Amino acid sequence: MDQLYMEEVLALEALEVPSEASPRVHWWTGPRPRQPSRESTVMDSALVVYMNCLASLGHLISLNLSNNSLSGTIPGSLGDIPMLWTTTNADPVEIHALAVAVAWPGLDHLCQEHIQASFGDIPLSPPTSTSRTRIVFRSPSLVLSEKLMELNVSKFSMIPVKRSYAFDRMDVRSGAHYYFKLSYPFKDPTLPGDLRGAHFTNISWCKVEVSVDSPKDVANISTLKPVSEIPRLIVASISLKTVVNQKQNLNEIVSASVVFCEHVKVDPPMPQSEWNKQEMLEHFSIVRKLDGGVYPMGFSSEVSLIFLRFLHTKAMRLRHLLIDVYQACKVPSNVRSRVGRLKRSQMPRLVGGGNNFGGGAGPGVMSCVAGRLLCDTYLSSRELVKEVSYTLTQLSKSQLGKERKEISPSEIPNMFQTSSTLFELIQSGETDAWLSLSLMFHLSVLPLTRQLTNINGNLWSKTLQGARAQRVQYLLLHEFYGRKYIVPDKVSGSEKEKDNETKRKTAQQDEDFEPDSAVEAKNKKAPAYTGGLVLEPKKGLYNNFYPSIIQEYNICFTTVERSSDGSISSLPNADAPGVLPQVKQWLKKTTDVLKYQQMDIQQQALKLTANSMYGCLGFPNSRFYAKFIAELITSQVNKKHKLLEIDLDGVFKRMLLLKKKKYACVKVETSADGKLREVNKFFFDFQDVVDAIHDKLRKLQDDMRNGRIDLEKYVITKSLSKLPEDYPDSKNQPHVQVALRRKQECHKCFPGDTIPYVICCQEGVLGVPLTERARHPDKLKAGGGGWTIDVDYYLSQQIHPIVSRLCTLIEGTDPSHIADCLGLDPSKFQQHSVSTTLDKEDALVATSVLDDEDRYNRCKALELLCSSCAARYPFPGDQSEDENAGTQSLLSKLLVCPHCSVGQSQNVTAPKLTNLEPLSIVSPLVLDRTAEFIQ
DNA sequence: ATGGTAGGGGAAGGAT
DNA sequence: ATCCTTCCCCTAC
Repeated sequence: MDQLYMEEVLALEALEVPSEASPRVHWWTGPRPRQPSRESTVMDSALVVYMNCLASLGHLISLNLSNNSLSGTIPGSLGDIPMLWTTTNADPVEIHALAVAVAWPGLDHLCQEHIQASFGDIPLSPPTSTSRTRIVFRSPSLVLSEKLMELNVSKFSMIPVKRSYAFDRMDVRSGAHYYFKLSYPFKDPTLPGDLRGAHFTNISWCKVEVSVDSPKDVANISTLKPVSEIPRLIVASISLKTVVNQKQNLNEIVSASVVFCEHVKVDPPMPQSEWNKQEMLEHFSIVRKLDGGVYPMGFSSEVSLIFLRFLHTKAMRLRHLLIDVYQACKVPSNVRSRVGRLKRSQMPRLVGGGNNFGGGAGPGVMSCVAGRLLCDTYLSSRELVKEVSYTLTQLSKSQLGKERKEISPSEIPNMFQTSSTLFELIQSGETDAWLSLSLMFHLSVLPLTRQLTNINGNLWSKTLQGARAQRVQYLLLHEFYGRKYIVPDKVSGSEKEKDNETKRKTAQQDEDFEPDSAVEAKNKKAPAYTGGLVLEPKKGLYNNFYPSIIQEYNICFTTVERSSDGSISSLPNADAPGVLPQVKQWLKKTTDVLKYQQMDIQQQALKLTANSMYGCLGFPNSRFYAKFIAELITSQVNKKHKLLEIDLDGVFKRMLLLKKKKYACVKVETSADGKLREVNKFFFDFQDVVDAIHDKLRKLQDDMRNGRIDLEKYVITKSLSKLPEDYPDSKNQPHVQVALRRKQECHKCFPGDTIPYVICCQEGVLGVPLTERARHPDKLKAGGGGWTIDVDYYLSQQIHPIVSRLCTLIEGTDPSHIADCLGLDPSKFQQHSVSTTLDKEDALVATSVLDDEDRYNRCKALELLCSSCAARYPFPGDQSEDENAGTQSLLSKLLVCPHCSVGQSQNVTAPKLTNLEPLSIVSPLVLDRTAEFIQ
């Protein structure tokens, strides 16, 4: 059985070597290598160190040390300069720059400069046209050899290679240069990080984790053994039920249900009809007694039946997994080493993966399932679909169209009382496992993550865990490695901190230190760079609106020059085709349905990758952190903003723009049959829509007051960004209050969870703050204890403001009218419509709805009269991009007369600027334009 | 520990 | 009472 087990694992792991287009190896480049730990079983790995040869000649010398005499060239700005070298067998090497003097008399100086640049402090005797220039130096390789000997490195190899560099270390030159690639056994001591000699610096570490001689030896599995099909997987979906042990305040598992499915195809995706069949699925559950309890009457026979099925199942292998899961929660010391498949002396810490978003499995749990893929459908769903809440109940409903019956955790102990309720509990467990499994198939999690893994060249299990920054990191590592670049070092967390600390210290000494560390810790850290500018929309209703498409720039580490002074870099002009368009091409060409599905998955995977690429450039913990590129991207987009109207996915038939990032639209999509269909329809027909709106609102009010509206419709959801206890001002947050109350009732709450609540009131009780009137919908379902839905709150706070905003542009209605329809006091909503005439009111609304350009385009430009030379000149307007400049200094800068260059006195300026606005409001032209907008 | 910033909107609480 | 700032969440890109 062990063998079978291993084969399965091998098949799984073989899959992790990306196939098809680009065979890749997993070069794990870790932190500075340490001594191998005792538990490590690294056998034949090597350290590879790139030494930055300050002399590009170095490699030639090291290659030809055995020769006595040879020729070479020094690359120079006027072409390569030939040199004649003679060497003796012993170091130091002598170089005679004979040919230089002979062939290019007069260029000695140039040559000398070059040599000095290359060799630094090497003493040069002044060249003359007759005598030979004699350079004596010790080759970097020999110096390095000595250092290695000192460090007791037993054996090593050193090969000169050409590598490029394009990252953030300023002491490593950009572009292609020669380096020594030094390899030595892993068991030997680590080279000091600051190792350097006269002609070299230590620049990069890699640890090779694979025990092969060269990554080039690793081939695509299909080239070794032709496989017609990707191996099939066995998928086990597990659902656990837990109770809270009050004494120890721990969750204890009381039952586990498993649904498993053999022969799962990864690619192409499997439709439900293919996997949801008797011969594909097996299921079983195990249940234990509660502490101090017994099984209910009549249950033991059922239990043994279930166990019989369990034991007779073909897939005994699953038992291991099950033991893992069980042990993962409650571990007697004698079975520790059976947890997972790694030999270990200590129980791993089985904490969740941090407090973020339900976390998923932490490192301890992952080590228990090492070698198996762990697909957390919660995490997958978070990544792949947009939902308001990611509970299994919600996902089942929205994604699968299945209702899931929830069992409150407090009920679980009671369900052990009778055999029928206990059976119900078990059934619910198996249903949950099945739902999870369905979800995995429905979202094509396996095909999609496999594609992502192939694209990025990381480990499949990591893809399943999320780790989006790591995916981008691996993608870039492979790309740059393939192009013979030296990749940036991986800096461990502690090293980074140390780095930051020293930086902070020096910053404190040098300049007036900003206490930004304290600010950073407290607030959500301030943005590190300026993002994209969002333009004010031209508000109104648009028909047949076609968005322009965002322009793509060819921006890359390799094409963008680093700027040392922190200014924005300039745009590249080289071009290399992007990956995404290429795949879209493939997709277009593919007609065959099956192939289309596969390509569609691949396309989705590429989209996911492309979307997160930009984000990772601005992520300080990313190995490829490149603020200067992220900045460049946003700055360029801002500069060209005149060309960008809006960036939306899709074509819109009709669209209502209200504010920045606030719009409603009728979106048109091409469906599979090639026809256009409308989705996300918002109805804005202005002809007779006003009455319809009013009628609808009146009916809505009636329904609400008479309890004809589903409780579901009142539910407000908000998610937790941290643990409910961690909120400093929890009393101000309704959802936090609800979460805290729920937690007392044994419900689990984690950051990222969505908390649903409704706003309630008590008969005759007024003045209770909003936050204390929030209740979980389940509470109301269960009776509510005198609390009922606060209909007035929903009418006045949730419906009225929103409807009023949407109707700003619709003639024939206004906030007070809407309030009337909702049964609210219209006078309370009239403040905004107090005005003398209807026309003026409209003008006010309409003007505020236009952007500056339209608003003022019929106004005469402001003319200024120079108080010094009496010349008239137009007010230049604010063209400054520096928003930090104070208004005063800005104005004085702008108000300099072009004729005599004398600044105007400041007290003239303010009233003239504010005069602009009233002028524009009374302009009849603006009114006309407004009318056009509405029609 | 493990993409980003810009922006809207709700609610509370302090300053005026 | 009425701003204004602050925090939080959510969403668009």
